[in-house]
Amino acid sequence: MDFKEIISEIIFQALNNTEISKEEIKNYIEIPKEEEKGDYAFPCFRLAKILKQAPNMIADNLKEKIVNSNNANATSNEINGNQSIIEKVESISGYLNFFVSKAKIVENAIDKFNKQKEDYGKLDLGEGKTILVEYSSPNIAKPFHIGHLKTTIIGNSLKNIYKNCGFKTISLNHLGDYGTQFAKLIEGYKRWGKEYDLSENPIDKLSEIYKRINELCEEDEKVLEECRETFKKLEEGDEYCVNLWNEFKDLSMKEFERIYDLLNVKFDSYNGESFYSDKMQEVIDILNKNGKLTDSQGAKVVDLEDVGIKAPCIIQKANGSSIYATRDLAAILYRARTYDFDKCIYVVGEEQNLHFKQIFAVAKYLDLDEKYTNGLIHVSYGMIMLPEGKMSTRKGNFVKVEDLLDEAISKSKEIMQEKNVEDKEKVAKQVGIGAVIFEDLKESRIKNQVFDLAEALNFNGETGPYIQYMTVRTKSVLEKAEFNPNDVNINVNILTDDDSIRLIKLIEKFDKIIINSMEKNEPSILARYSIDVASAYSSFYNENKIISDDKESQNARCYLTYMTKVTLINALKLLGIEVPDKM
RNA sequence: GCAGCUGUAGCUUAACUGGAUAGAGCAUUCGGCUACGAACCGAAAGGUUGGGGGUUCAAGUCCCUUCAGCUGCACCA
Repeated sequence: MDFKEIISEIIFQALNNTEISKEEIKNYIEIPKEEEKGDYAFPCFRLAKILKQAPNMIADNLKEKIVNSNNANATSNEINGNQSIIEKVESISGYLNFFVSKAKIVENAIDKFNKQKEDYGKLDLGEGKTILVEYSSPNIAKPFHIGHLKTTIIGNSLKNIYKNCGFKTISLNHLGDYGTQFAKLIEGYKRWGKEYDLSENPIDKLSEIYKRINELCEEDEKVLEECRETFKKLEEGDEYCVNLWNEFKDLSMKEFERIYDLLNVKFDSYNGESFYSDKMQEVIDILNKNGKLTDSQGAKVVDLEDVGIKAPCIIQKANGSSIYATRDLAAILYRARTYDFDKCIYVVGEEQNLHFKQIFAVAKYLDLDEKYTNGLIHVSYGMIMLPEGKMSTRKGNFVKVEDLLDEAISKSKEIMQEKNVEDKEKVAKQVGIGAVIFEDLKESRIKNQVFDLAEALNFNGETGPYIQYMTVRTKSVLEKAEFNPNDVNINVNILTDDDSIRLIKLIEKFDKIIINSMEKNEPSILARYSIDVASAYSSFYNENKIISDDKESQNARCYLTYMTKVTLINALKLLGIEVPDKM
């Protein structure tokens, strides 16, 4: 049942004006911020010009017409249509406010829920379409620090959301395993490799080497030039370089896998930059053929001034070696052919805005179908900084993700000591990691963030553990009540108090929230929604006795508890957060 | 210099295509565990939405301008 549809029909009939369509009316209908103002509101301001009347007059007139047409007793505010869905209409300062029967709201929400039950929130809008999500993409031989956390967590959640909406999703980890940065490491290892024992904490040692070689490069331009040459060698298949490259890559992957396991993040492909090393010539050929490549200071570039981008895109460096833009373009070609994607989403920081603008523009010159070039989306997010400033691997100031997760887990373990929980180890992990994940998802992507350990380890208020806690509570209530989800004989009138209605209305709009966060590629919308549901349940729980001798009321309230449980579990699943049985 | 993003309570932030009294959490103060879990609930206090113009019946939201912070602007990714 679509209340908005019903209301727009009522208004449309009462207006009886050909200039305004029913759809238009439906679009104008809002949900008032304050509950006392009703369930739906129609602002009459827009009609003022058409009807040449003051908004409050329009609202008054409409109200009269609506009440009259539905009730012989014109003085009453009540509307007694057959279905008695709309109980009351009010005209307040230019708004026409509608009050829907609470029992109908409850009934409607329960019907909607019952169609899906445990699958509540699953959608099929993406059927037959494929979405690629590129995220995480850490650099080999560099520490996985908290700067990589956002892309990993947001990307994972977006993948879950798209999958939930019926899309075929493929998650891509575009490993940073190539380029001059890598050659620098090889050069450093050549110089000082013997000083380090890579059998323990290899990444720490490699990043130490990386730091040293960078310092040397800054001092001595010649060393930097050597590194560029070394990269050229690597690209040409030099055995020594390739072997080292493989060794470093293996060491890194082991460390990354540990973190991905903890976060429960999985990838369908780890094809990193190096994977495209033999696929770049085609990009250059096509651009050449289309007359898009020009020489500039020895390098080959694509000029983008025509499309409003002042900086040209470098495709080939002066020494003939490749650059990341070329590899990204080769990846677009490859992905279009391999996956036939409808959308390809890049979850990468906002500092790369220009880069993606450039490669998306150049991609249009690759003779690809518009379906692909229009499906490229850069989902950017703000920077993470430390209180003392920007993080830098080169300078060695950063917080490792593993350390953060360890701290979160040990803190939740501490709290767990006082609780009667069976598998404390496992639950501590779920809660600690849930806290870290939620912390990264609850705010709009675009905001910069100063990393605050205390905030990341906070388990009270608007946090992951709070939502987990409420979900666990729904579980234990249902367990204690020996609830049977198949007993759907519910007296809806028991659930018409303010707290129940608030909760039910939230649960009812779960699908709209999912769609909204998908369309905006913004998991924070879903994260905040989860807080709202959890918090509404908490109020409901405190105000109502759920388990009682009155079986009818126990049934109804348990059913609402059950709906809450499923909604929360499914919402958290989309965010990538697990729910323990007890905590 | 040019371009982009951000600016809302002490701190972190929300606000559907512009809509009614700008909504939360943390911190602070107060109240609540012999009903189903207090990682909880309730209440108080806290705001010139960075400043100034403009458009509109209506601006945190749109336009202009200005200030502050961040980011990017050729061989790193």
